[in-house]
Amino acid sequence: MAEPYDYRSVERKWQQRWDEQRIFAAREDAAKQKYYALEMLPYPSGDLHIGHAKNYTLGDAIARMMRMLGYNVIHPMGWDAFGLPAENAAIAHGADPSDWTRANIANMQRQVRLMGTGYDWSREITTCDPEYYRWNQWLFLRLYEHGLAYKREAPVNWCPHDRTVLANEQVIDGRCWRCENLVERRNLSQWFLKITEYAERLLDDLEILEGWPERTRTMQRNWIGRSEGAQFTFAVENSEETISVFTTRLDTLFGVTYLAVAPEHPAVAKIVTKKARTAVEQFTQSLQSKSELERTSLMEKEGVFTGAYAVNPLSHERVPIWVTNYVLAEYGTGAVMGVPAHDQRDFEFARKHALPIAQVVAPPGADLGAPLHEAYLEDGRLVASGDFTGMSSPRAREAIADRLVALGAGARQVNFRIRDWLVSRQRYWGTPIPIVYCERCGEVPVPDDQLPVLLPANVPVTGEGSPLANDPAFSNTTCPKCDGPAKRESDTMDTFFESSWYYLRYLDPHNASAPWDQEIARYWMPIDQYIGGAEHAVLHLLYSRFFYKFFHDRGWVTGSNEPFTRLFHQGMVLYNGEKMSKSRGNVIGIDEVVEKRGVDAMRLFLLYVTPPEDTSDWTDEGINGRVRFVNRVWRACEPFLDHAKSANVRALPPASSEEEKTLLRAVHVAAKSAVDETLSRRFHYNTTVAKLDEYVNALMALEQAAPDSPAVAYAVHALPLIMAPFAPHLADELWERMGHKTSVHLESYLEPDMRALAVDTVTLVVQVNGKIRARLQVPPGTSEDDAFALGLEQPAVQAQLDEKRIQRRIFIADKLLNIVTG
RNA sequence: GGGGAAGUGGCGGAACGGUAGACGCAGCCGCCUCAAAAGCGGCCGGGCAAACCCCGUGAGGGUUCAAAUCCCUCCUUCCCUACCA
Repeated sequence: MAEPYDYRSVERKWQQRWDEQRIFAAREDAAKQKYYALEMLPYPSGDLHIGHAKNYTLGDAIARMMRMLGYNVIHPMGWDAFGLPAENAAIAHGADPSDWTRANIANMQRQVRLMGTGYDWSREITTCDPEYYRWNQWLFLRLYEHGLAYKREAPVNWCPHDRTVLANEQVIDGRCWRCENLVERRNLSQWFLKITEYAERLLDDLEILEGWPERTRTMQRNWIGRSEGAQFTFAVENSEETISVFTTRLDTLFGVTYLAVAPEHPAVAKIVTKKARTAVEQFTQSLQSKSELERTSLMEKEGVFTGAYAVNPLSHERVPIWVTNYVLAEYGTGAVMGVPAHDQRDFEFARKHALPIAQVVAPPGADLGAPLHEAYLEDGRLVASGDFTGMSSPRAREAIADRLVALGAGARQVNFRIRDWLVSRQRYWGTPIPIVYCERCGEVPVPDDQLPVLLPANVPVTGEGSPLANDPAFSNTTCPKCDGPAKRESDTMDTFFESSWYYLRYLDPHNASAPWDQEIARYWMPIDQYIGGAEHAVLHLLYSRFFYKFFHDRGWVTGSNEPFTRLFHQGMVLYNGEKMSKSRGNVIGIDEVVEKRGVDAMRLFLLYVTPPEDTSDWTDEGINGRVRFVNRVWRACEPFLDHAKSANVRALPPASSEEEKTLLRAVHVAAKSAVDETLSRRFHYNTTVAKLDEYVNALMALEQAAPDSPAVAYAVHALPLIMAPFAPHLADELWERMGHKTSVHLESYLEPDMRALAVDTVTLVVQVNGKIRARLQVPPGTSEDDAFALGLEQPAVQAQLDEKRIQRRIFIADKLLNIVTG
C-alpha cells in the first residue's frame, strides 16, 4: 500500500525550508532582466480572508513563474498599519492602538506564511514604524518646499459633540456615527496636497498605461474630470462686486435668466439686500448642518433670492442672483449661470421658483415656440442671441469666447473636477505632520535632522477632540528657528500618504539616510505587475501616480514616470453568492481551509474556479475537487519516484506508442499553457490547471497500460516542475524525493517542445455551405486538393452536393474545408 | 442620470472568426468491498427508439463561405459614479 499524502507536514516542512534557505531573497543583478511583482499593501485588520488569498495566490503564481522563466524577481510584502480601525478598537476596548495593530500584524503574517507565498521577508515594512514614517515626514517636507503641501480653510464634516472632524464615511445620514448628533460643515484649517497641479499630466499619461484595465483608466479620467470652457464675469448692479462663472456652454449665454451661487460664495454677504438678508441667512444656516451628500443627492433644488441683480456682459440683461443648494462652493467659481432651457438642473430650479425659461438653441430643423418639458441639452442653431443668432453651437462657443476676451470680460479656461487632496486628520493613529507653529516665526517646518517627529505613546484616545492637541508633552515644543515657545501641528496624515510610495521603500527598506537609494530604484522600478482589487481604482492608484511624478520631477526615480506599468484587478470571492462578512456569519477562514484541505488545494482551487479577474464562488465541493487532484498527483507519482529518477526532464524521451505520445503531448500542453498565460499577462491559470488535470489523467492511464515506459518516468519527473508555481509544496516534496538537492522553485521552467506538441493526425471538418457533413482524420499539412478529394468521397458530402454546382471552396489547413454551392 | 463589464448544460467554466460545452463539480450506472468510504471505469445540452439526422451560446436584426466570438437595437444582471456647471 502506497504512503498516503500528508499535506500538513509537507507544507509545514517546505515553508520552513524556504524561509531558512531564503530562496525568495532578491538581489540586484545587472546581468538579469528584473521583474517587480507586487500585491497591494494590506491593512492589518486582524484576519486574512479568502479575498486576500486569491490576490496573493495569483501574485505568487506569477512571481514563481517569472522566476522559473529566468527573471530576477522581487516580490515583497508589508503592512499598511496606520488607520482608524486601530483607534476605534482603542475607543471600544481600551486597547492601545499600537498593541492592537502589532497583534493583528503578527496574526496576519502568520497566515500569509501559512499560504506558502514566496515573499522576500527581509524587505517587510510596517508603516507605523518610526523608521518608515520618518520618511513620510521627510517626503511631506519636500512637498512643502515645492509648494505642493499647504494649509488652508476648507469645509469639513464636524461633530460638535465629539469636537472632531469626521471622515465622509463616518457620517451616516448626516449624523455622527458615534454620538448620533447632527454633523456640521465647518470651515477648518486643513493640510492639502496640490494634486491639481498634476491634473493635466495625470490625465494625459493615462494614455500610455496600456497595461491597465480600460475601466480603471476611465474611472481616473472621470475623476480628474477635465472640461474645456470659459470663465467670465457678471457685474453686480449697485455694487463693486463681480461674480465669475465657469461654463462649457458659452453658446447658451443669451439664455441666462438668473445667476446661482453657493451659500458659501464670498460675495453673498456683500450683495444681499436688507430685505432678503434674513431669508438668505436662514437658508444658509439650514444647509450648514447638511453634509455634502445630503445637500447634493438627496435634496430638491432649493434657493433664495438675494435681492441683487447681475448684468449679462453680452446681452446686458439684468438677471436675479439666487443662493442655491445645488451649486458647489468647491467646484469652479462657486457660481453658475442659470440657463433653464438648456440645462436640466437649471430647468428644474426655474420651474420650481417661477423663473423665466429662454430658449436660445434650436434643435436642427425644429421651430421654437412650444414650451419645453425638459431642457434641450444638445447642440443646435442659435436663436435670439444677438449677433450670434444663426450660428451653430460649436461656432457660437468660439465666437462668444472671442467676444468676451475682446471685451476683457472673460477667458477660455480648462477646469478640473479633481480637488486638492485633503491629507490632515484630527486623529491619533497616523504620521504626525512635521510642522511647528511659532508665535514669532509662524509656520515652521521641522528640520530633517530632527525627524522623525515621534507619535507619542500612551496618549488617551477617547474619540473626542484631537489626541495630539490634548497632549501637552507632544504639543509644546520650541521653534527650530528661534528657539522660542511653539506648538506642534497636531494633525496626522491620511494613511493614503504611506501607501503612495511604499513600493519604493521595499527596494531599500533599511536605508537610514534616504527613503530609498536612487541606483537601486533605477534597477527595480517601475513595477512590472501590480495586483489588487478595483476598489482602489481612483484613490490609491491616483495618489501613487501623483507622488511618483513628483519623485520623477526631482530626479529621485528615472525612466518611466508611472509607477505601475501593468495593473491587474482580481475579482472578489463570494460564499453562497454573497460577500463574506462577519455579521452574516459566512466567512471562510484561511486557517480552517489550510488545516482541513491544505494550502496547495486552496491555491489550486482559487486559480481554477474562474479566470482571476472574475468574481468567484467558494464552494466546499469545488475545494474537494482540488483536494482529490492533489491526492491523485501523489498517487500518480509516489510509486514511480524511483523509476522517474532515470528520466532526464530536459530531454524529451522517444514515444513508441499512441498512448506515450498522448502523455508527452499532455505534459507539454500544460507547460505551454502556463508559459503562455504568464507571458501574455492574461493569467488565466484556470485553463492551465485544467491542462494539469488532463496531464495527470493521461499519466495514470499510461501507468496502467505500460508502467515501465520511459514516458511515464519522464512525465512523473516533469510534473513537479510544471506544477511548482501553482502547488509549490507538493512540487518541492516530489522533486526532493526524486533526488534533487535544491528547491524546484530555483529550477528553470520546462520549455514547451514543439516535437511533443506535434500530432500525427488532425480532425479536418468538411462542411457544405457551412454545415458540418463529415470529419476526416488526416495527417497535418494535408493539402487543399487532397482534402477536397477525400471530402468528395464522403457519402454525407455527396448527398448534399448532388446536382449542385460547386462555386467555391474555403480551406483552413488542418481545420476545415467548406464547400460552397451555387 | 452618466460610465463600464458580462449573459454558453443542473453548477463553475472552455472555445481570442473555423469541430460549442475542454477540465472540474453535482448526478446516474458499473467495478472493487461482507458493507460503506475512498479509489477506478463509463454516461451526462435538448429532440428522437436510435443516428453519422434536426435544434441549441439572453432576444431580434446585420456583416461573412463560416458568428458564442465582429456590428446595430432591445432585455437582464453586476460593478463603479453621481447636481462638476
